[in-house]
Amino acid sequence: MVIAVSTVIFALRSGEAESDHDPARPGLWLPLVRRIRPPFEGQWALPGGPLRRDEDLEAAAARTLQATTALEPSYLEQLYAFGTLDRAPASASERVVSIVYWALVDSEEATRAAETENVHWFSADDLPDLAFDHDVIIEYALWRLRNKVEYARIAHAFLGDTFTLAQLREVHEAILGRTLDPANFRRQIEAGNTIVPTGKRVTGTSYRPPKLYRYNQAIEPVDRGPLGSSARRRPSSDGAEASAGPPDSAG
Amino acid sequence: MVIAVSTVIFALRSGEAESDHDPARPGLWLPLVRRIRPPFEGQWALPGGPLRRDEDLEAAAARTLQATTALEPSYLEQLYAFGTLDRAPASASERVVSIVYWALVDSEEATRAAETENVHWFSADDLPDLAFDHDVIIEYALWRLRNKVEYARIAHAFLGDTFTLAQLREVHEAILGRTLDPANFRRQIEAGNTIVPTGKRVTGTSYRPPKLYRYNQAIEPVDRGPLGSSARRRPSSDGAEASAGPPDSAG
DNA sequence: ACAAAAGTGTTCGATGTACACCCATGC
DNA sequence: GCATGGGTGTACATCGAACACTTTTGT
Repeated sequence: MVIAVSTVIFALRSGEAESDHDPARPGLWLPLVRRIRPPFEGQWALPGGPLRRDEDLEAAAARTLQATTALEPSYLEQLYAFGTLDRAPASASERVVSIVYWALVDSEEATRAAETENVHWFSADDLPDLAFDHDVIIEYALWRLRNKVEYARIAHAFLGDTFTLAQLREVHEAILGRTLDPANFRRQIEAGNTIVPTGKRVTGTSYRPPKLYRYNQAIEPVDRGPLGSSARRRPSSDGAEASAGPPDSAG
Repeated sequence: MVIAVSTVIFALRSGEAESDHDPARPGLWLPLVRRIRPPFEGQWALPGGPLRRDEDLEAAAARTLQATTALEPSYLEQLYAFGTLDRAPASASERVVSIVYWALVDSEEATRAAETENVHWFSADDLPDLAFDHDVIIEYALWRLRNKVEYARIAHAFLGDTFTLAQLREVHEAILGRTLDPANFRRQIEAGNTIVPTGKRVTGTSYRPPKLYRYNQAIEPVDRGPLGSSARRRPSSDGAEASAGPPDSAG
């Protein structure tokens, strides 16, 4: 019996017209690796690998992310543990239990993400055939992401240090797949004091220059569930299963 | 490296005055087992055990539940996978990754739950010292339960086939730890058509007899995330007895 | 008739949504 | 000035909390 750790990695990419609509609007992309051995040889799959004996689960997820994208995740959370008996074809020599994480990577840096023969980025709207049930896993990760963006402060994980409200709104729109009212979005964000204005503005626009904001680090960066690190927060509402890494215990 | 599966089992118990307030109000209780070997020998811990080679994760959780309470869970969902290196004392011979489930058992039947020298039920408000970080795990499970009862139809997992609105409200109150307005609760429940009136009423009351309701099986039993839906649904009793687990896949 | 809980109606504030409108800048 | 997106104001529907009130039974 083997424990593997895989990660669904999301980044936001603009342009790259390929999807159905408005090519200017950014969308969700994720890197997949080509399997180089059976089962499912040649098919695309989530990056991952066996858990090392001296390695935390989360560290293993970060390692696979590093190995494929060469980037640091700005957000990392456990998704689910998959362990039914039928996950691999009968030909498989040993049973595998996969603990899957999902991660967000910074949009700016994602542009220099590694892309090789066996590592390729795909639009979340246009995925190839995947090995195992990885399509289901990605579907689940997408659901979790969309759910969580509505109540947790994770959208900024796609952006740099400073950003305009329009950029933040674009992130939300890309994740949710629909447009949002700029006026109402502004008020909702301002209502929580999750962001704080830097004094600066964008320059070089052909219109009124927008203010630049920064995330308010004083506030808990994101609701990762009651166990997130040592301090526990009272979450407003958890859309579903949630939380990142609670400490641990054996049993 | 070993994979273990543990389960946080919740039941609702009335009376048993022991807590702080109103002894008539039911509260959350859960069974713990006494460890009979190091580490933490003699301390209370979550029921669980090693995952068998030919056993699904969910089946393993159900098995531990069966072993301790001798009851079938009316709800079973994966909670989290715990796997940090420091979960067991250094003395431990091997590293353990625990995949923890949480379950709800029917309140009526829970009264005949097994209680032995090494299996004891505790009030969730009054837990003993626990082995490992099981206190944190239980805290997390409680948080998840309280969170989920507000948007998913899980409360009925504590009740029998038919029930009054007052009973359903009591379940919610016990989980949330506060009283709810009967009038508003009625409307909220009736708004979703999650329950359907049986023609019957309770008899033998000394006041106006309340209607008996039954859960509407036609509706998705519970929000288990996007994967619960796509996959199979248990045709059994009222449908709430499944788990949250997405099917699975390897990698 | 009375007590007790079932069940109904109404008001109020918070929140989300739609949309009209003004503001500031580059051209 | 004009176009464009930044930013503000406002009206309306929805939803949950609070609470007064009526109904129905057993005793």
